[in-house]
Amino acid sequence: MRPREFDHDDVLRIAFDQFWRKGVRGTSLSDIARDAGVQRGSLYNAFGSKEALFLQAYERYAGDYLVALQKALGAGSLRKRLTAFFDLTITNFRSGTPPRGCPTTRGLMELGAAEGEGLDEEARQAFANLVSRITALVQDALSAGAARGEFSGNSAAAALHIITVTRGLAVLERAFGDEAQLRKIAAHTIDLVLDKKGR
Amino acid sequence: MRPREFDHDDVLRIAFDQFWRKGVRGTSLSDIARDAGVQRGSLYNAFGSKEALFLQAYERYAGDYLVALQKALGAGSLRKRLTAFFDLTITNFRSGTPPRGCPTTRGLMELGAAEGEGLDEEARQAFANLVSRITALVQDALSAGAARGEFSGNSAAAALHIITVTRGLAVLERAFGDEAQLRKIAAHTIDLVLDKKGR
DNA sequence: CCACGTTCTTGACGCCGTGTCAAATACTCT
DNA sequence: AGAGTATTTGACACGGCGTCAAGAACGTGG
Repeated sequence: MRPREFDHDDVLRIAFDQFWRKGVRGTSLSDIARDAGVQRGSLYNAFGSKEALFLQAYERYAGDYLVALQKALGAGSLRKRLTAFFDLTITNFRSGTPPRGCPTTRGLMELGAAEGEGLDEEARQAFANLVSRITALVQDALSAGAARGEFSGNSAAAALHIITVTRGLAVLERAFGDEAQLRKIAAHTIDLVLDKKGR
Repeated sequence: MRPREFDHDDVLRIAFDQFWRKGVRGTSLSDIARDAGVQRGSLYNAFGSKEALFLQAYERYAGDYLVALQKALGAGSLRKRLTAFFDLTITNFRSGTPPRGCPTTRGLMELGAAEGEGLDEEARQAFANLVSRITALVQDALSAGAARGEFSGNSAAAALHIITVTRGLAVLERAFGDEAQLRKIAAHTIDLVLDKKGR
């Protein structure tokens, strides 16, 4: 067995950085290969295809991101948790220069041609999966808050509403790039969900 | 002057249909040319580039869509208006088989690499423009509703919130494709904005 | 009514991207 | 050391974008 001349994880990180900045279709394997100091063919040998490479790189990101969200949603009052959640969300897709946007949302709209269409189906699943997991996390926080009397309402519906807003923020970020506006919308949403200006 | 052998508007409609179904990067000028019964070179002669063609096709769509929204937001109680607005929004991106999603949102996430990046800047402007106009329409409806005592609150903030939700719905549509769920979120949002279950 | 000029059309080209393949290479294990 | 195996490498086919020069079709002025 001839050993690999590159580090599997390094390539994954380099690749995801490119995908994040330029989109999946906008990133060529040549770009990644150059950046990683690897021959293009080696990437095909190691990962199979561009989409497979993206998928692996995305899963890595998704795992890390979920852990960070879990942490943000796990401490303090419900209001504090939700604030930290929105904060992390916005910070995430305002990161980089220029800001890279939300990879999940970008991926969904770029690749999610439609249910059943091309082979992007697997990618769509991965995106949808992360969204589901985040929704569950938020819902847990809300349920816990309800038990402590910090929230009265349907946790499931409220969680879904919050997730919808975060996805919308990811879109508005691309449209306007005004971070302050995004944070205002986030604060407003928290107020709305937490039964008005209650603190 | 040799006359054109194809109808400018026909091509625009055919092109936008393709862009809508397969995304901008996922649609080739060869596809459009074949569909329209036109040589690829003729498209370059008439429109200049793929992006220019998309832009023209998109502007056409945006104009029509805005008129429809204006109509939906212009009659009945505030609740009825907002319901009609969400209804049209969801129906729009659930149209087609399979559903094509929201062209504006898809375009934004696909092309909006970032402010200042490639020449997609012009496209980003077009998308952002439509979002702004829709926001203004919703805000007008809310202001009018406030004057009639159907709504108490900040019209601007509420309009922005509603727009954010619609963008989020466009994303969730891609992720899950569950139309009933989208409609639930929409209804929930209306309740939230209109100060709880008040009718 | 015919020649001219202007515009549209057509086909070939260069470049880049994806994905495949066979040959060369570098290691491991016996 | 030698055989086997996985990786690397470079060439190839294919398709997409955009450009260009040559050909074709029409209006117009003589």
